[in-house]
Amino acid sequence: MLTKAPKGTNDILPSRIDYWYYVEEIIKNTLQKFGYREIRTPSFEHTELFIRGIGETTDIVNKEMFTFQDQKGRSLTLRPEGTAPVVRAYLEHKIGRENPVSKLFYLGSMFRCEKPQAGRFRQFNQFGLEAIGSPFSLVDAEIIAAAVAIYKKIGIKDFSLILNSVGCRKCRPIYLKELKEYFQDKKDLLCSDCQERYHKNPLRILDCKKTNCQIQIKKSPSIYDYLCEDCSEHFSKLKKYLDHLTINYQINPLLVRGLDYYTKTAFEITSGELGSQNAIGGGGRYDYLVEELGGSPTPAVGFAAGIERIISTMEKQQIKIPFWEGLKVFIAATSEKETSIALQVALNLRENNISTEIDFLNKSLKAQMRQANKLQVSYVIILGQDELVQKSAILKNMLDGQQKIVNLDDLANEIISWQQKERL
RNA sequence: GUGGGCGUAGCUCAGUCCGGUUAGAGCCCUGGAUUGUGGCUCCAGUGGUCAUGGGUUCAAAUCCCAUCGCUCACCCCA
Repeated sequence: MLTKAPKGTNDILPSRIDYWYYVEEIIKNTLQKFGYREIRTPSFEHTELFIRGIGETTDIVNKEMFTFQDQKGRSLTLRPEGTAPVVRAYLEHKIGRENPVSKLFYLGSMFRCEKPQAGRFRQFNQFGLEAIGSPFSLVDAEIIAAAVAIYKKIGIKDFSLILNSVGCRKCRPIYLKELKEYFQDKKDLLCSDCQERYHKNPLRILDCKKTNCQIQIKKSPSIYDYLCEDCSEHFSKLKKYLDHLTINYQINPLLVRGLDYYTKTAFEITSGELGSQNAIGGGGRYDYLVEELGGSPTPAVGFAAGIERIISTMEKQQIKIPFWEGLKVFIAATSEKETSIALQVALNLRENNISTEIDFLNKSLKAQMRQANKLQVSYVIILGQDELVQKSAILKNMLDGQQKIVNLDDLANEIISWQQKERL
């Protein structure tokens, strides 16, 4: 128990941390070029925020939240997603007053109490972006373009964009009514989950993968026949923008996302490498969320992606990344007497931007050399009594085995000049 | 919440079906092969409550039951 992390959590070990540095760096650089500024919100919020924001009927709110009480009995919840907290901060700090369109991005851990499996964890990391303030599909297009730019920059090869429009306040109720009417006499043919969805959230029936349900879904009315003029125009403009940007997409009228706040645009980005949990990102427009959380009516659109799934895709596609180059110098002491000098020399080299390691276990010179070799350092400094009388030490090049005696004060300069020679 | 697979050394695994010496291998780790010098090689060594608890048996890593853990899939999502 003491030596085991909780279910669904992961330690990111040093051997894999370079993937994280690489991905996080690209996300930050790319999004800043798109004009997004990072926002960091707390890891937990008032529970009510998520219930109101994500929707009471969603799985996330119903069964997947880590909820707890503080000492005064207030209900708090570890954030299961990033959009509601960002909108909350947007309203709390009146960020909208600074600029008519606020472009924000975040990067951090999310928490959902689900049963873990491949690509699904209880604590996982997401980055996301939110553009709050514009109703026009130009923003939707830019957000999708930003997501695509990040995946491309990372080097992910095959991913697909699936696009849909789920309507708005005006047209969705009409469609839902039609949908309910259509399924009315077919309820008994649907699975038990879908029978429940019929009452709570009929749109979600469309997302069911069970074959019996699929048969009924195939003949169901299409949302595209019911979109109002505004939604319809918004959708066709978005498609035009994407065509213009030569961003490929597949239209799928059955794409329904599990968060209630989406309106008009809904989209998902999937990677074929991942098997069952194949979404590496998803998002859409949420024109009523700001209002729902107590702000004035403000249209918005956003996107979020899972970093674990991105890294998993990278590994499957064997994408090359810059790994830590390792240490440059190892300082070996011939006896315990020289160890304080070793530390002193090491500090001096590090000040000169030369990464350096020393021995901490009083090992034999042979063992220290072995360790130096294992660390794959380029140079070893051997502190021997004979040389120290002259305030010098042996500097050895581990690649060709050559070595020479160098004054202690000149070690840094000597190493730098050796390195420069080797680059030529 | 439902279903499948799996738990033997730090890692990858053999041994389990058909119970029988002291539970093995490779990698890793530690030390040695004459003076104060790495890699290659050779030699030696450390490391295991065989997931846990119970049962059957003269005898259990091996058979039976339970529990826990991991993992994959459904659901949903990143």
